[in-house]
Amino acid sequence: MAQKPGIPKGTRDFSPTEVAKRDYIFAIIKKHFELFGFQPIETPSFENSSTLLGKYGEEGDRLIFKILNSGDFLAKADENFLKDKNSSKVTAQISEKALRYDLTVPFARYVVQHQNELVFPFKRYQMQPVWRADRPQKGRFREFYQCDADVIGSKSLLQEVEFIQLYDAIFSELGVTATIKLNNRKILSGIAEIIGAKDKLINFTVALDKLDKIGEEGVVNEMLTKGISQEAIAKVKPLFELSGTSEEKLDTLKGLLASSDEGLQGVQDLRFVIESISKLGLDQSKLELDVTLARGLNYYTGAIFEVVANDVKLGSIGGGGRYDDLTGIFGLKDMSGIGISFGLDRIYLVLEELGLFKQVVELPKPKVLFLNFGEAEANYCLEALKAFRESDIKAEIYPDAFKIKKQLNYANKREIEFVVLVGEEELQRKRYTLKQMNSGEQQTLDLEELLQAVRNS
RNA sequence: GUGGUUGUAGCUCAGCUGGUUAGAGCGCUAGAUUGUGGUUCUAGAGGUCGCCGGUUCGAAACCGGUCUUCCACCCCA
Repeated sequence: MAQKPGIPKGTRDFSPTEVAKRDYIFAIIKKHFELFGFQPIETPSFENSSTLLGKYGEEGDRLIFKILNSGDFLAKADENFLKDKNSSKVTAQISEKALRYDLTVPFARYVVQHQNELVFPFKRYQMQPVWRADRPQKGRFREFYQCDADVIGSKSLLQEVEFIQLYDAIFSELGVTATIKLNNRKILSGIAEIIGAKDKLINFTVALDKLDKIGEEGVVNEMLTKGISQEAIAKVKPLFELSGTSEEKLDTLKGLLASSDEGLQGVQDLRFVIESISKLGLDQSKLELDVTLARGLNYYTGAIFEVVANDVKLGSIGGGGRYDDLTGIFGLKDMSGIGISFGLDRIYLVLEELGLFKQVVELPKPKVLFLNFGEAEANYCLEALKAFRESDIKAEIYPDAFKIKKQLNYANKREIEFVVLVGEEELQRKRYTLKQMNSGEQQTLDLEELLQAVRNS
């Protein structure tokens, strides 16, 4: 008995229809990336572990797929680590490579390595799979595609504005109404400064984020249990009442963060971006200032983005932000970068759920099928087959001389519009019988007429 | 990482409180119909009931473990 095959947890196969739908999304994203001046690069699926580790926070490191060294890797491992079952130390010794976790860190590595060839500011896009050893669930896979656009080598806030427009352009063309959430790490640092606890910042934002779920009292309780002091909470109380337009929120924040230079800088940055966007206007998307937006990735220093689809309950379908010193880790200073990412697989789920694929995606399929009546007849068809292809008409011949019923069935299932029948009689008269599958009409023609008939249909 | 859920034919799923030989629809193959399809009718092939162990006279069903599916939390795209 043959063993049952399977694929690893969190991975998927894609059928022809699914590939066509994915290609449709890729094409739109790519088009807009290029309209905004980005150029494509690709990087390897796996990197040296040292490039990846430590860039995504503790949680991120845990989710990186490690690749075992080749050869007799255990021979080189330290016996004491093995004896103690010290996984992290042993892992470092037996694994020197890892699958990429996102496209931003490999991009930073790329920039540093190729700095002499690049023209700055460098604008690149990249659409490749990434891998995370996460537990799969709805919209979460272990292998999925990210489509990233980044600019490196400019601190200008114009980039923030442009990326919001880029988000809007792509989601609007896809037909998805999206909310682009915006925040700034400087605001978060300012808040941390005010509450006097930089290490409590994550707890703080997580608690604050639950405001509309558990109410003010619930949030305060959670903060207290996480060790944030009563006085600190009192100081940032205005955050609980943060509402109204973005301008009003910014004014509240400005008052709140008056004693933090960094916080005020964040307010000023946000104000520029928000005012620019409101002057320009957005197509289908909505821009929303969200001070609870934190994002786990360690390397962000300025603006942070997250995009959610308004009509589908799913995690974020895009994210990004500014990172002032990502290349610094690899030895290239003063290279501020900013970028955004599109989660292809989640966007796919959104389009599917909203029924936005139907009219749009067409599967590549042949227009003409030559039936196979036997060796001589099939050989005779090859000339016509070639002629069709040379006229850019998709055509194929049934490979085996099976029953006509079976061959016609095949044509039906593949929804092929025309079949060509060449039997003994056509062969002798040098003719082709063309049959229109929907109507059942057929006519016997010579090669020129045959091409003409299909071309004109 | 925590909690739950799922697994029976190629596919979608039935299968009662444990009881003879495990079912249906779709698909597949063949025939009705030897050069004309989609419909219909008839027949046929196809299953170590995810895997390992346990309870029992007897397990697809109950118990334990394990893998897998999907979901929530955490985190994220």
